[in-house]
Amino acid sequence: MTKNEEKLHKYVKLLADKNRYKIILSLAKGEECVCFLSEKLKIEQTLLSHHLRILREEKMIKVRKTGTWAYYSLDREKFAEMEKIYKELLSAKNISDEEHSHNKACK
Amino acid sequence: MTKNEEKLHKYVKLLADKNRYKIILSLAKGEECVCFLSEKLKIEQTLLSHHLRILREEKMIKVRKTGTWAYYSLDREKFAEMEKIYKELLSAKNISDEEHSHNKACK
DNA sequence: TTAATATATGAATATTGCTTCATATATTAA
DNA sequence: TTAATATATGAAGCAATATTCATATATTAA
Repeated sequence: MTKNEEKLHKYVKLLADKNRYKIILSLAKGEECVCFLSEKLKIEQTLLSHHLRILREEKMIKVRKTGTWAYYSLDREKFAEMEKIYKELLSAKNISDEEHSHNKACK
Repeated sequence: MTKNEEKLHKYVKLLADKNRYKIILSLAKGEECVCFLSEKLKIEQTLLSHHLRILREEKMIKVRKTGTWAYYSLDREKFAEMEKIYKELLSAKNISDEEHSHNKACK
């Protein structure tokens, strides 16, 4: 797989987990603090922190800390980058399926 | 989660598996038969068939059979639908993170 | 109608990675 | 400086799902 294919796949895998998906959907509406997210999404604090870390380490989200609170938000640039790669790799190509067909490799 | 959120999540989970991801990337370039895909992607026939079935049952791909051959291709309409839902749910919103912040629910 | 090729599928096993548990750290208030 | 609140993290257990194995079906050629 190419670099971009790997990048996009990493992004897809991050979204595949149900809890992380819900976190991302929620943050897409705006910044939120951990305890609020935990109550809203009904995810235990410890589990939530785990997933936030995973998303943070992959640069999908950003933290802003004030006192004991941690406010998380999407890293919009990262999302924009992923959307661009998605388009390059998976949007409808000009190659028609009919022209492309072949059966090389079949005995 | 809403209907659309569920739909998109199902799509994301399908793409999360490495083998299915490679299959989809490959079919994005055009229709291909199973034995060719198997050789190209280095995936055992039996395993490949399993994943093709999963993708087929979720309507991500279509089959065209001639003789003993099966030619698979992307279901472009399904992909277009998913891209539309993605945009609705995850593209940059007009809500700024700053305006949105709050700390309700924290003691 | 037998053999060969292409593909599909159910069940068992293996593996990935999510969740839980116990605990640590850091900030603020009393 | 002690207690309370918010968040983070390592390790172990566990569940979801991917892979393998054995086998079935369907088409074509001999």
